[in-house]
Amino acid sequence: MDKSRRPDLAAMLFPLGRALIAIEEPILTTNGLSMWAYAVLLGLGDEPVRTQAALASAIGADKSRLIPVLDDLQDRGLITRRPDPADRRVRLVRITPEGRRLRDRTQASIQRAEERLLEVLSPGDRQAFVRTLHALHESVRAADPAASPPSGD
Amino acid sequence: MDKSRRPDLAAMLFPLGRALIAIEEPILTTNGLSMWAYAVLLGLGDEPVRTQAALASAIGADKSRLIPVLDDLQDRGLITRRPDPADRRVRLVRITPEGRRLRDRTQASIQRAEERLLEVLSPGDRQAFVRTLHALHESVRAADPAASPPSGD
DNA sequence: TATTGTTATACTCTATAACTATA
DNA sequence: TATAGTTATAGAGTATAACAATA
Repeated sequence: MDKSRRPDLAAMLFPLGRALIAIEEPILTTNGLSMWAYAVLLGLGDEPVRTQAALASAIGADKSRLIPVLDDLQDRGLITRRPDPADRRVRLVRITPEGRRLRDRTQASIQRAEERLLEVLSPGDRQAFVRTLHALHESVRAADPAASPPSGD
Repeated sequence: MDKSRRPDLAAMLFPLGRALIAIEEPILTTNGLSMWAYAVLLGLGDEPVRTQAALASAIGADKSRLIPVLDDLQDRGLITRRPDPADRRVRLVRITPEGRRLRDRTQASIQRAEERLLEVLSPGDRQAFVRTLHALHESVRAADPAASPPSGD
């Protein structure tokens, strides 16, 4: 710190990401969700429909990798997947009320854990950090052509 | 943002990490370094010696995965690896002047690229973000028993 | 016997490309 | 023919465990 050199951003971000995964994985397991399944439920938001390819790129996944995840979520009644009457090649994916409940319950649990990780920061620093991280995230997403559409959120 | 729900920390961190990798990978390639090779050069710091196992855990890698990386760096004269006279099971790994030059040159290039990513932030926000990220990184590292020793830095 | 470094192996994750069904 | 979804396959990355040298 006293040297003119600061650690690389990535050198700080990645250990933090690893720590987050370590904290969140047991919570996901408890709720019967894989990381990608959780990402799908988050990615569906409350919007009624979507195509699988758009959903995949929105959460940074390959469309082929999503198939077994969607199969499982559908089997468990957490999402529905029906052909679009207008274009039967397309599947309309939507989250069910039960899926929404599980997602929200899981997210609440995860965010509580995340807050504990942030507890070392002052309330002001914590708020500023989350706000800035959000701004950076938006900026990065806007720069990525393959990212989710800039609709809601 | 207007809803009471904020995005998960991880949901913001990971796309940011992906963007960082996308930015930094071409720079590393230009300098003839893999991500792990770069991590090794950073992990060696300027301290004269270290054991491979400690080096591995310090950068969050498995010791077995480091072997080919060290072999290559050694072949290229960027590090030296000699048996410790005091305990010949141990290899003393140290960065060479040439390795230090390459590392510093690469890091300068990477940090310039990182700064461009941070340019969407005000100078104050940028500084606060880096400072807070550093604090979180230290906190996480202190909590991880397998992490690097709390010696310097 | 315990430990460091090394090698070999198996496993997971991810991306690519062929296949089907609709248009 | 082109596109959405699906399936199958190959590749990279990672972790585990066996091995050799030294203590």
